[in-house]
Amino acid sequence: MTRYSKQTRILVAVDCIIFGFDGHDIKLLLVKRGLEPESGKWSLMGGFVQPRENLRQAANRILQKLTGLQGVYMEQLRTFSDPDRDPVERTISIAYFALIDIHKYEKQLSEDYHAEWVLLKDRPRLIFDHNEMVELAQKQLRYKAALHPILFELLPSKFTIPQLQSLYEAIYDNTFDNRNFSRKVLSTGLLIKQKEKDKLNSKKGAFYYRLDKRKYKANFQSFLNFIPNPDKFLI
Amino acid sequence: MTRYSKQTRILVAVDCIIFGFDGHDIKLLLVKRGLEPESGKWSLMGGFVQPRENLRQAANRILQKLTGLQGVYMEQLRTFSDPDRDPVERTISIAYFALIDIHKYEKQLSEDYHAEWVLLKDRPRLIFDHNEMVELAQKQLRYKAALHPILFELLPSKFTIPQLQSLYEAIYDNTFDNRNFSRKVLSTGLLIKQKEKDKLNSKKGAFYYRLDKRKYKANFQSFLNFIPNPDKFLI
DNA sequence: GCAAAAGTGTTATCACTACACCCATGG
DNA sequence: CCATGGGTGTAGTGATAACACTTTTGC
Repeated sequence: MTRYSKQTRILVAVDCIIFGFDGHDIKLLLVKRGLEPESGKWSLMGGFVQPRENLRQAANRILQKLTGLQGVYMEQLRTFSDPDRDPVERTISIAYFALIDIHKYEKQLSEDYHAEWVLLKDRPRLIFDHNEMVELAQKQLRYKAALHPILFELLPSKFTIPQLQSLYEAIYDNTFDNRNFSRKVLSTGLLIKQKEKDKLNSKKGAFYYRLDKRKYKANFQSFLNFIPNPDKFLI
Repeated sequence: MTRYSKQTRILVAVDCIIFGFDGHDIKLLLVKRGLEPESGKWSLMGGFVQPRENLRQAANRILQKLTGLQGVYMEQLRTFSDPDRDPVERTISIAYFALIDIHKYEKQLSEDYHAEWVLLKDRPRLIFDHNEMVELAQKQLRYKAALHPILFELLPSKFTIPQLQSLYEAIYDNTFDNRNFSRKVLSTGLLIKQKEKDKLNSKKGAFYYRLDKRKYKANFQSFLNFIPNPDKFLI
């Protein structure tokens, strides 16, 4: 029984802005588009929403198809709807942004999609309005990371404080005072010190930490103020 | 030339969560649904996206149809996509929330839609997933208002500090210390004191203020921290 | 023994909170 | 003259920011 019969139905897609961190730089996972138009150009990984799935399911399906990963941090960003955004046919697209530990599958990058990690800073031009999507996602990431402990999603389960700081510095394209940074981070009580050290990045070695998952979930909504003068970075 | 031909097209709607403030309480503008199913039940104002309009245009069109107002503060909230959210036919809906000065059109409420302002606190049960939309909008409003000077959108162009405080108290269902509140608000430099007083709410009268529009726009993205202990309110 | 990164402490400043009284006016 | 809401000031506390030196160890 189909009512609403006078209305126009529209194609609905999901596009994923996938961020990773390699220890120095923020990266973006892109694919080479396999269908016309714009075949061969760089694009976000995306796909059409299927009849019986909701958007989160669609986004997870797309991410898994590309990376093989499940349980990835993902949030809905915004819906893009310019009638001409896709020249073939009107398509609205819901952008999701995802944070993944780049090491979890650096190797298993699906050949099928010609996927590649590129530096966020000097990424190539993308098709359609995907550039705008990436810019918005970056803004949102900075915004959210200033207030919530979201960036742990980009690190492996064991990480050092200097690594964490590098990540924040990459996100905000800035340097922070290491004494203040580690004091602030440790004062949240979210981190559990391990006995081993990471000796790859220095001779002295830096202690590993792990997230206290319980506290992480409990405090996720709290305002934590990880970075000094957040105003400066969120314009 | 239509490619993508194998894909399913889906109905796309916009629903507006419209907030107002009457001096004491936060209100929500609802309509009585005029079509089956659920005809006669309370609902958010919404409508289908038309072929040549984007979502913002659709939301503005819907809001204007209902209230006659243009240039209203509005932001995209989230897209709701459960395949069964509308029992008639699959429809995804993009929720927008809007803030309006309730006095601007209290009277011109369109009879056509049986629109009514209801208290947000004891609103009736709404159709479909509109209850969820309202809850998310309220959360988002609290979140955003804790950091950004967004609530001025709910007030007339001239307002008093006690009025502003009542608004914040209504939003957070709490009371705040009036000395700290006015100091904090005035310290932003966003308000321009007027010479007249509002004598309706007290014998002494309270000075009117206006927003400094220039600074308002410039500072909109700043973290202003209008309320004490924001953590408390945002869980 | 030296280069390179890790780790740690103190002080000054600022922002926030809690708190109580006087003011102006209409009735 | 009194009841009502408007308006203001201070002191204590806690958070933040600025700043430099010592430690460890691989080479």
